[in-house]
Amino acid sequence: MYRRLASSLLGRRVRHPRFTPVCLRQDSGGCDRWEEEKKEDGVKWTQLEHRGPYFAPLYEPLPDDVHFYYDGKPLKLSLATEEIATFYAKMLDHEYTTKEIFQNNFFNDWRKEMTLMEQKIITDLDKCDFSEIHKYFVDKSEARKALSKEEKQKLKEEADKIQEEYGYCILDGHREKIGNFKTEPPGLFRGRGDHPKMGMLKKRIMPEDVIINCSKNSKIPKPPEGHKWKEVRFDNTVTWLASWTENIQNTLKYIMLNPSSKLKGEKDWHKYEVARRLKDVVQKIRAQYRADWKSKEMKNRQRAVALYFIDKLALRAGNEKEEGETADTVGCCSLRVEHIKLHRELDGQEHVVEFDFLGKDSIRYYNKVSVEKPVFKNLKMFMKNKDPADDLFDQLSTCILNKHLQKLMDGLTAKVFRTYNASITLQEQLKALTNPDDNVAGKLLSYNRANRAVAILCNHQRSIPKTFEKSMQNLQAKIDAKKQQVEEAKQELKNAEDEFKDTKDDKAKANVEKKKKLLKRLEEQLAKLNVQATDKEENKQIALGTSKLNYLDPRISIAWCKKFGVPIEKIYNKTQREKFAWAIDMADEDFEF
DNA sequence: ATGAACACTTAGTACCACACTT
DNA sequence: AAGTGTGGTACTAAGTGTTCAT
Repeated sequence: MYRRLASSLLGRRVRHPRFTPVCLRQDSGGCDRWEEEKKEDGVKWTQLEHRGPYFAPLYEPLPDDVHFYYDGKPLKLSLATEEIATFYAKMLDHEYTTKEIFQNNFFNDWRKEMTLMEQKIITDLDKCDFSEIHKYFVDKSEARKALSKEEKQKLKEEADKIQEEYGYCILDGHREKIGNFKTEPPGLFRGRGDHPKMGMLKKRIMPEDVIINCSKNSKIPKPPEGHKWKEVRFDNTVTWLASWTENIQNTLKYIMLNPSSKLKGEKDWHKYEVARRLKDVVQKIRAQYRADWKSKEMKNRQRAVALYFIDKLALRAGNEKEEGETADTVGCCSLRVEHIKLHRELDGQEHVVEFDFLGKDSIRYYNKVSVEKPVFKNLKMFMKNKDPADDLFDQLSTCILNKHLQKLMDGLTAKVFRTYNASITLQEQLKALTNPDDNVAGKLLSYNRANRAVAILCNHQRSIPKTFEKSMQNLQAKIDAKKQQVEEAKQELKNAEDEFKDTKDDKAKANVEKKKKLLKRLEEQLAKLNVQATDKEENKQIALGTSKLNYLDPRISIAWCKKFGVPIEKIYNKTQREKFAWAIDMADEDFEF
């Protein structure tokens, strides 16, 4: 019943594309963008119906023959204590369980959940032996891997059923996929980088913690048997379906729609339209911040230098963070004196600023940049009489900066520069790198290089894959083998040509053609492998996905595909095509960012 | 004016299914 | 049939920026 309703909605949608390629520019006004009537300001939907979150499975106690040992002796733990012990036991071969902060945080939180008796006994983590529990879970995961095809199929069907039931909602008559419909299971918190809270206990989310958001007249989701929701509200000015407060940072978590949804798609489109508007005023803004480098007001100078960094280097804004609550990371406005070094001259360049700091996710930003002289002089001044740990821009905050930007352009904030510079860089690089005569593989290499230029600009890194060295060697071996084949084919061709010279007969001529074809094919294969190797090497430490998904206006890529006859599937996989459905619908080959 | 709360986007990693070898 | 490499995805942390409360 539910299914039939849903599929009929889907069917209808196919005949009425959700994203109509009209009226991208504000000045073309007056047309209806979407099928639905326009909503009041701030209203996100008129109908929202869903099943509520899918809760993490309850804890299953360990079998009786799996023991926890304290001080060498087996100790039967209470259910709650045992559950938390399993969280730690599962992580045993991770490096972070060796860190003191992790251990202390874990042990503290663990003890809080123990019975009085357990608290009395278990006083020293070093005396805890989780190895049997650890082994139990290793074996269990092995066993799951070893399951037969049929058994795996059955598990998958069960997962699909859950997805089908809980993974979708109805929003304004459309069945939309939900992004994260499951509550996060309990476990030990893992922050990124040097996180002061690593190892703390992340508690189980109960229905009593969850706020449901839906429309009044919809079927209100039922909490699990014997439970109640914390609250049911009907707030159509927000897009989330459910929320709860997590206990580590005391912040809210939300259940929201999948990026393929219309709601998210429109928002994404809007984001790129704002960035495109920046294109029209960016020269003016640049002229202005250059002028402000000489402002009488220190505040303005700091603002202007910071903005220069954000624009030129695509730095993040850098909000203030509560000290001691998170890893020590910074962005532009929160840079400290210790994060930059000034070199009047370095490697033949003048006025070089050497950046070295940890940014979002504790990813290191290291860069040596030659800056314009007034910037250099200003920086010197900002650093004067300060300790290394002092703020570089002590008179500036993201709030001040964004207020200033808002005056320069409606909707302009610091992050728009990142979007703008990423997208414009892709467009320029594609223009510069694409050779229309290349085959598809060659064009894709160009695309990847353009994408890579953006990823480098935005400092999107990844750890070098564990298998990198090995797979590179394998690829090299393939290349060598292919080279060998090419040489052989060359020789064979030469032989065939010699024979033809001698005999001049048709059979020999046909043989020459055959050998030529073979050689050509082999050479193409070799070229392809070489391209692969280059791409792989250049890419080993760079993550392309983040910029592709969040910073590059998809219409640039789609236009490029159309212009150069590259199938869109080569650039975007299925999920990405769903996310960028709006762009695929509207962009033609003439699209300019 | 300020800071906390809130809502939303952006981010890297672990893992797994699957294709491809061996 | 097992090993292996890889793309895709799930997961959830960590940012940004606005709004709310005082």
